[in-house]
Amino acid sequence: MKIGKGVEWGAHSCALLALLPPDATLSGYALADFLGVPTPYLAKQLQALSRAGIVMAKRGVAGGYRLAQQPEQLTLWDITAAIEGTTPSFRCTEVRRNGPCGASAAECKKPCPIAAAFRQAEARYRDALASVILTDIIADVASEARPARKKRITDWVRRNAASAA
Amino acid sequence: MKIGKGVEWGAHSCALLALLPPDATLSGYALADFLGVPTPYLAKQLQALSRAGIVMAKRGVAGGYRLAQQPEQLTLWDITAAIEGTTPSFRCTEVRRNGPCGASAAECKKPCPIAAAFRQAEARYRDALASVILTDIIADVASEARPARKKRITDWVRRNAASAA
DNA sequence: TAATAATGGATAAAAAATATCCATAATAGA
DNA sequence: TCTATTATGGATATTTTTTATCCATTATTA
Repeated sequence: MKIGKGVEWGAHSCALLALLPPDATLSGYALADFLGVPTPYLAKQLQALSRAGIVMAKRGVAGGYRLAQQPEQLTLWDITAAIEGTTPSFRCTEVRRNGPCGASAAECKKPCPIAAAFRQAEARYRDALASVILTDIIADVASEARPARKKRITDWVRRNAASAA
Repeated sequence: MKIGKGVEWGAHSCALLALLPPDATLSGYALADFLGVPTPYLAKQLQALSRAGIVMAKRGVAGGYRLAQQPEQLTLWDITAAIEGTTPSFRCTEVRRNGPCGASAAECKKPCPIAAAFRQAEARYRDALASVILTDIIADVASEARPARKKRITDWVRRNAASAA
């Protein structure tokens, strides 16, 4: 069971975008530079966030990305779902239909108990991620406990953000 | 996020082995036949279960596999962990160390809040699977509600099991 | 000794994740 | 209107993981 690194990048991107002044944007290049990850591949993840309505993309000169939602509304599950998709991790191949004692279709009306258990487990996983809002994440970075780092970041954002007319 | 099909096969294998009379075994070939899956690849999954102490393997004539634990003691998490391993699905690459505002080692003493959230979520996932015992799974197959199927299966097991001397 | 059955290692094929590139479309400013 | 800029979507390449097979070895029983 593995989660692609796009999710990590997407979460960090959203955390950074949350620090932007209203109506300002950061370009895909600037985000990739800040995170230290390959630009074109991060662009793919940002596209997914854009399609999901998590970030707003603006093309052209002084374009870029900004959050499309309030940080209190945006959960870690939203970001994960947008980038990883929502297909269940456990893929039931209906093994019980196979072999010399294979069950008939009628005998398989109820879902396989193994698949049902995994569905439950994934629901708990999803619930846990959905209980984490972006604010919880940026609290760490923007915390007053680390004023030096906070200043470095907000300064960088100010220098690299593009402002709408 | 994906789970290999070995987990599904392993769970079904354990469920079937739970129906064996005491001290009887089923060979890898018989199990693969029953489940309708490729024998050599299932063998790999059974090896993992054997190494984890979930099933007992006996070589040689009249050898095969049987459960090494009581069905009430064995959880779906045990089987999943044995076959998929226990490496976390979210791999934190410490993105915060990167880029023009990369954090120093000292600033990263606390785990990244994103990674921490995923660790929590995985713990909930694990808890959910650990709350399902093998008995819950075989209840479906062996249920009195499906006497015809139950008889087919127990008859097949009787025909294909090898008994210890 | 012969037959049987799991083990571990090596290897191969298929699928998915990771990563890049480019042509196109949209936007702002000159 | 022209140009520079920036995101988009598609195509493609590379690497890693998953899936699968095979074989020589070891253990066991009759």
